[in-house]
Amino acid sequence: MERDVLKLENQLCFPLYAAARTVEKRYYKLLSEIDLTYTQYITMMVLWQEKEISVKALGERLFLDSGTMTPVLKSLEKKGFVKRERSKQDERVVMVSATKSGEILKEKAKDIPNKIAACFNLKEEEAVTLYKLLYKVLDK
Amino acid sequence: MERDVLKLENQLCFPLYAAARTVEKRYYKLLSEIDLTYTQYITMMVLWQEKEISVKALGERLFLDSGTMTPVLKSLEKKGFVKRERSKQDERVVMVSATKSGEILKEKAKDIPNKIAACFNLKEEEAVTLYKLLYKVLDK
DNA sequence: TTAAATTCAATTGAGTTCAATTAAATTATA
DNA sequence: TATAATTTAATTGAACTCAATTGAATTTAA
Repeated sequence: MERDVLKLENQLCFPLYAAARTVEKRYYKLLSEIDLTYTQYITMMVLWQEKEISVKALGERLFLDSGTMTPVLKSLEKKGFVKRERSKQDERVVMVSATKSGEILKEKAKDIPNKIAACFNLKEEEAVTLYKLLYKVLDK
Repeated sequence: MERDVLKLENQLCFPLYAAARTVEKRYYKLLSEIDLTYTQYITMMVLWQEKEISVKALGERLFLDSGTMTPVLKSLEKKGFVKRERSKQDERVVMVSATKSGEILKEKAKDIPNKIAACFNLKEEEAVTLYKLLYKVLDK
């Protein structure tokens, strides 16, 4: 008697998919206070680390392709948080960086990670385990 | 000296978000062979279990709201896999069920879960741990 | 040096997702 | 019973996401 593999409850993909969206929704309220969506937020996080980065490298960091990055970056540019500039050395490349206003945003964002931690409902040790397993899935 | 909390690498949300999309992408090829998207696939999984279910109950099972469910169900209906029918007892309620063609699809789909397991790159024990932690996040 | 291949960003089209609202029906209350 | 509150699905509008394609530029190879 084999168990039914085509059952939502027997699939690992489903809680992964559902948890990702659920957590993103929990972010929503906090992020709307600083006028960012989740995708814009993780984009800014990279730009707070890197002085300047190409669209391609940014997409690789975020596991997103140009069809996603381009509109996100244009939207951030419109809000004044980001500067986009075509590279002089290689005109195919567009370099992205945070503006002054984008840097100031980092200050406003600095409490968000701690507030979010509460949304996970995990002990520190469990969070570490989850973190490692997720990166293992990503590494493939 | 506090570590920088606003770093992608220090966030649990990010690998969760990235892994979910990555796994969904790995499904893509397999699912396209049976003409389903991922969302349509998990919808069908519920309908393969339940004879009949309301849109609301379906959405609750999948953690999706009616704004998502309605177009997904209409698309499945168009493909002939699903029947939508307003309840006689309460006209606010729409009941959904798999058609004959939708049932046949289950046969074609039965190999997918095993093929997908390989995409996770986790040992059985790790997969179980991940599964439990994700449901803990979902429970909130 | 020309032609082919590659790289990169942008665009397009289809689908997903959610918050907020609307419309219709039922249920509860005065 | 009439009114208000609730429930439910659908709609709307904005944003995200990806596969596939396009167009421009650079790099490689003949």
